[in-house]
Amino acid sequence: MNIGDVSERSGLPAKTIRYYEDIGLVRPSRSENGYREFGSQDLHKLAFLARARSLGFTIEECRTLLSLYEDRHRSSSDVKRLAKTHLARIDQKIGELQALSATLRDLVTRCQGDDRPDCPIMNDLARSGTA
Amino acid sequence: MNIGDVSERSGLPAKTIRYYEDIGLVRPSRSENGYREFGSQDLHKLAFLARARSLGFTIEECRTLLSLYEDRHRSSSDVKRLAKTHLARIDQKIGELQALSATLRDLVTRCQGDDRPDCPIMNDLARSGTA
DNA sequence: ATAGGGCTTCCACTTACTGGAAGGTCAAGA
DNA sequence: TCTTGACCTTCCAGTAAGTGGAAGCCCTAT
Repeated sequence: MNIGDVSERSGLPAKTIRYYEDIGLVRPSRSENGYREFGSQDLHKLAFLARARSLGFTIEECRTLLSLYEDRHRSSSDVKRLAKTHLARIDQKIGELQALSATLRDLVTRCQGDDRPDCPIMNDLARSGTA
Repeated sequence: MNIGDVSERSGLPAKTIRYYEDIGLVRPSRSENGYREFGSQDLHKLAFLARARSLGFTIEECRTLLSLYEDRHRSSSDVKRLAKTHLARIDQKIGELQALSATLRDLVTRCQGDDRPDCPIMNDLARSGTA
């Protein structure tokens, strides 16, 4: 398969696949004409990566996940630990964003939004104290 | 005030303040020795920026907010629109992360986390279909 | 005089790609 | 056969918003 095929089948842009080769996540062979030649193993790997990335794992985590994936003697505890760490990070981020959202929602609600300059949002931004 | 002073008072790292000067958010004057010289106006701006950034506004949004801040004839509706857009972006992000969190939580719950290789997380990542 | 801390500039690095330029390859149609 | 267009190749640069570090002034206190 050429890069266009695996791109379509994996859902990853060709650019991204080349990038993944650059950083050593996949190692397609080359045809005589210099084109990358992907086997079904490669396609599988790329689909794996696409899914892992869509779940928000970083590239480095994907690298680890891939190596666990290819390790017949892996322990599921290793996989679980990685996923739990990632989950905690996501939940932390959600919490931060929810706090931001609440603050902003309050400010937006209180702002009249008319042609006068007076504005609680500006007042908040300009306040001297910390928060 | 030297950069160290405004750094401490605004809560922004000196490096960040220099960066803000680079991109034209502040324009401190210079002392004879070449040191940046910040006035209280500058400090105020930097505190404003620190607060706006902590609320998650992008640098470009901060630039707009600053210009609105300095515009005596601004309409609060302009400020409100900006904040609403930003809020929508945040809420969208929260939604995405919550979906991720739910999926991951489910997978993590179902994974035994022992020394055997069998693992629902891996199965999910390796599944062929899309989702 | 020298040691320290603060200041300066400049360059590189971060994440995970993405866009674009310049050019080789291949299959199909005129 | 030539050409056109869709592929493919590499390489360079840019994204957001800083951060880290090196090399080298400046200033104050001992």
